[in-house]
Amino acid sequence: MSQRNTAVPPQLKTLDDAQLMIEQGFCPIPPREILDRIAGKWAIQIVVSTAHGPMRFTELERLIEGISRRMLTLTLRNLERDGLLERTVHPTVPPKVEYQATPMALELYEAMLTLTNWSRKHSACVAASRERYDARQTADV
Amino acid sequence: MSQRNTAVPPQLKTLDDAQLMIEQGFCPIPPREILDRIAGKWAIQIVVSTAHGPMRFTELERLIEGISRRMLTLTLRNLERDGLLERTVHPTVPPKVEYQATPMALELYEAMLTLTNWSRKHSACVAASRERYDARQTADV
DNA sequence: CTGTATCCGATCTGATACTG
DNA sequence: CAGTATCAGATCGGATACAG
Repeated sequence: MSQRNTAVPPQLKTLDDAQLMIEQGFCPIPPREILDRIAGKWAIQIVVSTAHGPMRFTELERLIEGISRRMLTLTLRNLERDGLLERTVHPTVPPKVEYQATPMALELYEAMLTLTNWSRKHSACVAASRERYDARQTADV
Repeated sequence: MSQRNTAVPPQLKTLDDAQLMIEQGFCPIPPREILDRIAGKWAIQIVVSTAHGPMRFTELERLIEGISRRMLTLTLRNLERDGLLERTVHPTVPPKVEYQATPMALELYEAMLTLTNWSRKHSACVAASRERYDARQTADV
């Protein structure tokens, strides 16, 4: 038996890389904790909004349409906890708190761009597929 | 005023591309419908499992650890609806139904690899950040 | 200005039982 | 084999009111 290759490819680029990874017993998809962060209704928007400079609480609240104060706070706390956001408190009156995306968060944002590209390329196709599917379902009834 | 450039970059690669996109009034992140698909607890696993050939319902049920029959059905239906899975019914006794990822789904899987790379690169850092944060919180109380 | 606390409805998921 | 139906628990997100 040949010696097992314990080194995993440092960068996965193709489905073959992923398959190789699977055969080596590694998971080819991001762990749940990361997917949850990405999936949260507001997290990525906050990363985007703080990517180009520090943003204050109220600025974010105004910028991100539809977000409630509660969810803004919760999402900011979660992002800070994960090291995706740096929170700076200026001890002034009135208080001033600024949030800024960390380098790690910027890399995440950049990684998400491939997903954005996929969406832009295929969203029409997905929408069409949904319509066909739904039409079939209502027709069956 | 210069004429507005209505053409969007076909492929976003850098944060500058994203910034340009924002200035043109486009959203730099995937739409909610796509994020939801990605975030679902089982969807991506099913895409991965059906990426290399047709899989039967029961095969998937055995392969994907922890999934309930109900969630398998629901997730398969959603993926089929979005055009990410092709469902083939063989009218035999007993019934045989096969699912296979579509080319579009394979591209999605491939796009997810950048996210997987990010996770592999930063997951230790995220975990450490969480521990620090939680330690601070319990210390404050 | 920057949050917290509480409540509530909607959605997601799992367990279990049943079916063509 | 490949589902469907029903119920219940957990989680998510929004509305509102309050506070340092």
